[in-house]
Amino acid sequence: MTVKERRLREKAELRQEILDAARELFVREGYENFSMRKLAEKIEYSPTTIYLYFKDKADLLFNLCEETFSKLVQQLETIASLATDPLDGLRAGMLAYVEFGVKHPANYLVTFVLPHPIGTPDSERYLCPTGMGLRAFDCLRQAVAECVRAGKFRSLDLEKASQAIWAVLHGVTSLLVVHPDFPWVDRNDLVDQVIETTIEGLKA
Amino acid sequence: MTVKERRLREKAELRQEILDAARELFVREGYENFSMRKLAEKIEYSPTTIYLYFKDKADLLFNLCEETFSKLVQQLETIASLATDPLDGLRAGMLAYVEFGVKHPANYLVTFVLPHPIGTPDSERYLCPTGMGLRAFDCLRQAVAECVRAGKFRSLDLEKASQAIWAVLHGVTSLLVVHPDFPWVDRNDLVDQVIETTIEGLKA
DNA sequence: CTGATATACTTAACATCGTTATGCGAATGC
DNA sequence: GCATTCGCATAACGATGTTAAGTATATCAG
Repeated sequence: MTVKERRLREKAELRQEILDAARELFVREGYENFSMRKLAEKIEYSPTTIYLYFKDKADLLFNLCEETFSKLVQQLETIASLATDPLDGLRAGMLAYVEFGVKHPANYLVTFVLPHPIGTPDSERYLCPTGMGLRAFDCLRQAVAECVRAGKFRSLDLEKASQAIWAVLHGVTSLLVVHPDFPWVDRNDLVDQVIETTIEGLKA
Repeated sequence: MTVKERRLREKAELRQEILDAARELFVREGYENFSMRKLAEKIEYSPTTIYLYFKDKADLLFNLCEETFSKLVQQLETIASLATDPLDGLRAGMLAYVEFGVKHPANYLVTFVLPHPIGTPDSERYLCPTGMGLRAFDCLRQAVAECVRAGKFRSLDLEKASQAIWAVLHGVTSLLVVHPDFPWVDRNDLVDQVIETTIEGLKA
């Protein structure tokens, strides 16, 4: 059976090669200049070959983002584990989220900003069920819970508060990513203002 | 000169007809299924005719959104004029913004969510210089200023606080619009949580 | 070793998109 | 009445995502 294993391994290798090339192209050319055909040219295969490894463009990008966001989750989870004060932990996590989005704009765009064609089975796949997005959100929920338990926050509907915080973070992040030319005040100041205002608004 | 006037009027009429048809198609089919060719078919003209009235697709959509957002500005300005308590005025304005976005998802998408091709002269045209977006933002800034002046809010960097509030509002709105299938808590509760948290966080 | 089958990939094509160059007929101005 | 301008259309270009059909090559059974 060693032959079958080799085949599988080779298939997995090409798949990863495609993903790597896609990421390269994607962050370099930006979202709107990414195309399956350019990707095919880059890896020196026919465009149709990609479809032997990914269902379609959306599937490819989805897998790409899962990879990227696993890094975010990793960051968030280490932050959570290292935090002594629950409030500081939450704050650090919030900051990490925004900075991650600003640092990987193209990736942030696909997973959170761009409207995925609705009505298709795809809409389910994003954000919701399994995946890194869920784990990231769990980090947030847990951080909020600890703030409540420590008496730093008033008694809150955990889910509601967590979603609200996420919304707030997504607001700054997406605006900065999508409209970088808007006459923003200093970026760090703005992010800080948003985070501190939100935290202040949730305190006991 | 009455003949020239008629020509001009006819030209303006067709232009408006195009805009109306575009809006219809746009909100019915959604953003991603809107195309110049479908629009052309709908108005029963050749696709190229549209380009005699609008520079390109982005220009068309921009004008569409200006129309739509003038309604938002109108709402915001009446709210501002009617408000007795500055805090209530701000609150009402914030709520109106979110509800407007949720009610006109397609329009909200083009103006605020979708990344406009950067590097082009277009990027300047959006949000920034003239236009309804600016007027809407002025409403916000003024409302914040009044809250500060009335002593409801602590002393704030007006611009920074206003941008933060906008970011927060955009966060909820865009998430609700882009990811309607996410297992949100009750929509009104979420919006309320975001708004109240933010207001609370800015108080004196 | 030979013939059948499955595998990996390509070529060609379809439908659609935004946009431009060219052309044509009719209304306008002199 | 003639030249011109104006409004619009036809045709085309280049690009997109995606599918159908085909072609080698590698694997496997006898």
